[in-house]
Amino acid sequence: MTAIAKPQARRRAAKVVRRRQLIDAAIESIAKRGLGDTTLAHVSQAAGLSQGIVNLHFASKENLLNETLKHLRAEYEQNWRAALEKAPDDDLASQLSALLRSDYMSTVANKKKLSVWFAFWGEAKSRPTYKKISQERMTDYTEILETLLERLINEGGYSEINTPSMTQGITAMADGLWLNILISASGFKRSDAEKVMMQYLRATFPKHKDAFY
Amino acid sequence: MTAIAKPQARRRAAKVVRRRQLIDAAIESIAKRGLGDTTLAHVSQAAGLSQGIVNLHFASKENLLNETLKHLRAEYEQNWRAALEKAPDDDLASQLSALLRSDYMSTVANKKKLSVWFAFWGEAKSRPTYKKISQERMTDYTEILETLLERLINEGGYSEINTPSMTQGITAMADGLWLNILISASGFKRSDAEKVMMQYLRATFPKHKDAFY
DNA sequence: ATAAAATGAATGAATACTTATTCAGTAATT
DNA sequence: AATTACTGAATAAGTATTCATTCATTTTAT
Repeated sequence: MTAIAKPQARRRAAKVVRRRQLIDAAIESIAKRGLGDTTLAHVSQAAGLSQGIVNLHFASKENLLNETLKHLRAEYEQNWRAALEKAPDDDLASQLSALLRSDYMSTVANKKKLSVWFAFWGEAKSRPTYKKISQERMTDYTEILETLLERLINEGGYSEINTPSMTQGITAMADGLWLNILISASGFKRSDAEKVMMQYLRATFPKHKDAFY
Repeated sequence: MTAIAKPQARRRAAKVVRRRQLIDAAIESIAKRGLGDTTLAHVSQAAGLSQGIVNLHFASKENLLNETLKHLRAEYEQNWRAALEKAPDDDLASQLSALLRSDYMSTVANKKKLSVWFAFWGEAKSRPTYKKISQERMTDYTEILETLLERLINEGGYSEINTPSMTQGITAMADGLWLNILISASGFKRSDAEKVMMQYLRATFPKHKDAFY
């Protein structure tokens, strides 16, 4: 009998698991202390592991941070794609609603994650990698949003609207509402952000307003 | 001839001048390297002065950064107040237009300054001072924007609109457009941001659209 | 089965390097 | 001469990275 390759039984923890654990610890620390004050000692401690562990799994701190941002980006995309899939196939307005509401689900729009996004954006000018990944976050999203808008505009005969400009406006509002959640004093919550966005959609697409409540 | 008191001739430079010079150097460095990698050596070098100069004028690095953010906030406020004052007293729509356009003037919305704003926002969760100053940036602005909107809504009989929610939406869009300027790959410029905002206002206030071109 | 050997995950002390802050001394201004 | 802005070397604290060693798990040999 020939020895068939074992199904990847790992030593103390599978590499993927450890890496993910360290990324989570990094997010925790960045949210708690900021990107600048996050040290490898903090990360490894938060993960309950030893000093050298990050270099073992990620080779360098820089690499850990890059991978952390990539992880955030992937999670963001999964979230909106999942939301979109759940929306009814035959109802454009509901699809648009689902897509834009997904930005305020607790998985992606909690203060911890938002804080990390802004931390990376704040360094985007000086770090090309951060800038690139941040751009990538929006490419597919923007494209799909724009087609949805275009089709809805056709369907409702909203002739006055310039679609690309509106796409930009909506994504901008979405990000700005994230800032509000992060910064605002008087408990501006995810649900408040969603309300603002929905009222904007109702005003813009009056014939479809029912989808935006 | 009697020696008339010299008009405030300071030693090597007036304290206010030196402080401002160091704040400018800090902004320069934060934009270039990020908040985390900005060292006092960088700042003092950018100012063409010696190592210890920041501690001499600001006592600590922390204090320099706080004052830098306060400076940015003050500059932002001056800018929109000045813009508002230039707008015609008797034309609400033009006032609204001027206020919102001011966010995209080169003084405040260039990549350097935006990069610094985002750097501070990224640390706002862990640094109460940054959070507070960031909130203060918006208090007066929001209040004035809201009264303008309310009066314009009355004037035009735009009955369907919920003013507080719209105020939130507009400021969010304004900040989100800043992010676009900072991050976007395909040269999204200040003028593009302004266009997006203006098209939003035309769509919302059709009777006043002339003011938003 | 069982034990010995091999593998590679994890540790943590040591290293080399940065960096904020201090402060004794220098020099411009009054 | 007195004052005080400014300098820059020294200091003290921190931090990313390395690597010899430990130890859990799997493989191989018997």
